[in-house]
Amino acid sequence: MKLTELKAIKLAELFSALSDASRIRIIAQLMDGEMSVRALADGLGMTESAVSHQLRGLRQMHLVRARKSGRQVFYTIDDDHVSQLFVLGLDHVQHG
Amino acid sequence: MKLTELKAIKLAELFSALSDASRIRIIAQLMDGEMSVRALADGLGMTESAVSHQLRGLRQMHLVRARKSGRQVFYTIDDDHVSQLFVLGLDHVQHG
DNA sequence: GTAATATATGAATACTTGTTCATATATTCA
DNA sequence: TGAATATATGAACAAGTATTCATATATTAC
Repeated sequence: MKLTELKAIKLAELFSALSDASRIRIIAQLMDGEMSVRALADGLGMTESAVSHQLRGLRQMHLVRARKSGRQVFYTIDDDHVSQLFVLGLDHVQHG
Repeated sequence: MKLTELKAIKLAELFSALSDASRIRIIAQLMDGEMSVRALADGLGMTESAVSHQLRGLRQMHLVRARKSGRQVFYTIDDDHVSQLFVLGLDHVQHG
């Protein structure tokens, strides 16, 4: 399969965004619906700062989307591709 | 979604294996069928050593499989999950 | 306005990782 | 057996990254 270097890099960046256990756990939490940064941090036992840093990367790769409401920011999975990647990966880990 | 720490780590490791442009290009090449290490290296403009190192990681994550024939080793995509992950990711990068 | 809360961000540090170079193992051929 | 070829691997260095801490921005309540 032909793949330009640029697309290879983009694809690698996408998977990079999913290549950390903290980010995986953030996404796992978001599979159930939107959550605030604090709720995520509490649920994961991470500092808000660490979560916020990770969310930034996930946002930049369009894996999550932010919705601001008052002084809170609620995050959700950006689109269905992301859930599909997550589930497919989980499948590979569990049965593959 | 509940996810044990171990599974989060495993999942992150899986995506980590796909999180480098060189490895992505290796897999892209293998999408067309099996190839020797040298053929991969030539096709990608990488040294055999670098390719071999990367293949080792891909093997350990069960993303590729090795078949030895004489003094050559031919690699293929390990199973269908891998192609699916690849295509789904490419889809997200291109249209998403 | 000030205080308090929620999130974001920059810098620093510790950790991880990809490549190169040198060397080792395995296989074929003479 | 010895030479040549294909691949693998260990060590070392450079480049990238996740977290922490301190600080900044934004919003609400008073």
